[in-house]
Amino acid sequence: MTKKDEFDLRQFMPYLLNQAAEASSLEFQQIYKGRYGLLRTEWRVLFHLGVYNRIMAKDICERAKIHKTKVSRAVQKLADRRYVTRQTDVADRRHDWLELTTQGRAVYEDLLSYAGRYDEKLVSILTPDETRVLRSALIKLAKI
Amino acid sequence: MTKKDEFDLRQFMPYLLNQAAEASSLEFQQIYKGRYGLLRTEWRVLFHLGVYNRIMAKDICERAKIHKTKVSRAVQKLADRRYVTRQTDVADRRHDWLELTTQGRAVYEDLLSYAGRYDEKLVSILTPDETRVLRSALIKLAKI
DNA sequence: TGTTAATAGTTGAAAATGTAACTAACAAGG
DNA sequence: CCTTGTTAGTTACATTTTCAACTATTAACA
Repeated sequence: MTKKDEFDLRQFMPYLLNQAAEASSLEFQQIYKGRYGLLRTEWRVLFHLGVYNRIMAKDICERAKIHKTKVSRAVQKLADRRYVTRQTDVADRRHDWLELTTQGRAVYEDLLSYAGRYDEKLVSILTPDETRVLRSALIKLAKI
Repeated sequence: MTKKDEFDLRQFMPYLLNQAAEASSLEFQQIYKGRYGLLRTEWRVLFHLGVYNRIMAKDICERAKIHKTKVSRAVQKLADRRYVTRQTDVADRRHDWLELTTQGRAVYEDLLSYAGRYDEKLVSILTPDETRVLRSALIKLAKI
């Protein structure tokens, strides 16, 4: 096999995805960390609760592809701060329904506004066409 | 502000990027972990050495956006396994030049072939046009 | 020179994460 | 009912990562 037949790792999709994900996460991280001292997992759990309202830890695991122990600990911390409440389902006591408190929702709304502005900034680097294709491709890849 | 003016976090670029990056990394991780017991950071450092040949830890930090302590420890482990060598620059003794050993390069070449096949598999989910746009968009975003 | 700043890389302690084993609750089939 | 299996979630322990402080070396320039 000659040199030019070899695959170029600089084009390796997981690599490119990681680079872009890391770069785009780092700046926004300063916002939720700086304003509320949240870790990345905590922010992501908060955000799922903000979007889906009343869900179980398990749903967050599935949708966000975060391991259940990570979610468990993030929920614990968010509950300690009174950002979320946990209520055991009366019909099936294995289930804990999670919900944002008023305070938690205020934090979510605040961060949501920053997220919107940050997203605009990111997307402004791309053409509208690139943005559209990128979003749909990422959604496809996330389903692997 | 009415509901529909609000930004939908499910479209948030850092979120989509993270999902896709995580999903695409997980399967390939089994390969380098299963075959050589490498951690993700170790694999990434190895891969940079394979691509760029003779570089400094600092270059890896910059190109891969990995923190210097992570790189330092990964290099240490790769050196312990005799996958890489470190040579202090004679002109500036702060610099350590890193290089793959024969053994390290063999590991790299082996993983490279897996990476090529895995990339094909990932990309087969997308249209050629999507793939092209995706790659260029990711490269732009990684430069943020 | 001599002092201060900058750079490459390392280390130790604290924090976060991953893995596997665990509890508690329910389900299914005998 | 009573085993056996499954599910949601937690915990313990080992491994990794992060953060800040550190060493060693070179640069900048008064």
